[in-house]
Amino acid sequence: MVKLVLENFDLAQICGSGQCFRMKERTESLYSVIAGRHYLELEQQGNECVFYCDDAEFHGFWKEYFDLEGDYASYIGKIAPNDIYLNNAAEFGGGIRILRQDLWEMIVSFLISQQNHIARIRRCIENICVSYGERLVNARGEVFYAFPEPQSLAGLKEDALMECNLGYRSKYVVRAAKCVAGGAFDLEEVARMSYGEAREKLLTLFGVGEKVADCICLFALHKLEAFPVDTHIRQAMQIHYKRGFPRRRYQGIEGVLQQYIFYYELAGTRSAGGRK
DNA sequence: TAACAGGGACGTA
DNA sequence: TACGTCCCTGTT
Repeated sequence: MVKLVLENFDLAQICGSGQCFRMKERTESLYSVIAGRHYLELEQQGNECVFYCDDAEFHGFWKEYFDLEGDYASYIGKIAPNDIYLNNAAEFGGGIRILRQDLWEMIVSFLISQQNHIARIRRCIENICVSYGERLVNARGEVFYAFPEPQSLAGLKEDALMECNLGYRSKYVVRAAKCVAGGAFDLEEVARMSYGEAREKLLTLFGVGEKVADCICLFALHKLEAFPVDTHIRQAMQIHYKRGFPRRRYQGIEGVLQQYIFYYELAGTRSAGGRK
């Protein structure tokens, strides 16, 4: 195991921020994540975090996955002191990290996310993993499933994923799988692109609109300048930034701030008693 | 029981 | 730019 003191790192916030659909809360402080062929359990103890894996796997995979080299204190430090709302949001969700997740997995996950809520997105993804993902075993001998490869979904009929409860999104996912498996959409090429180029390319996929493209850019390609606008963010913008969100001021880190706002709107307003 | 909305996008006008 | 439609499910 690897035990570290980490500032601006909070598993509950990362899990609750809704960017990773395969991270689960096991108990109060214990979480599990599946990424690629990796399975990890980790535990938060105050500002210490325990990663239950060996040193090699931590340095070879999880350290980057959780963006532990990112300087989130400096992002927060850029917030205008007189912007009370944004400071509150960053105070509330300052332990969020923008994870570096798999591109294909994010494409599918956010195709599924449209007109959908988080609990059901999780179930849909679990369903397709169990049905079409590789069956693997963790260190304790427990079975888990990897995210399905594009090739595993490309051969399906367009409505095949209705059985996994994807609804009308089934055809989006199967068509995207065909594009990737057939070479028309080159994941590695997109991974090397700038934000603008990658966004443009993602929009060519059937079922990917601007919001979904931005989510993929942010959570898979780590384009921190991506600023996904969904109904929650739009609402927050109308209330707190009537003259527009100062994107120029925050050029290059808009996505981090978006996550603070999103999490604050989703989880913070309730525990704060509706105070914003 | 029925109606509705929930982290949208597409096709048509 | 605007609006109906797509499918499922938890909530009211």
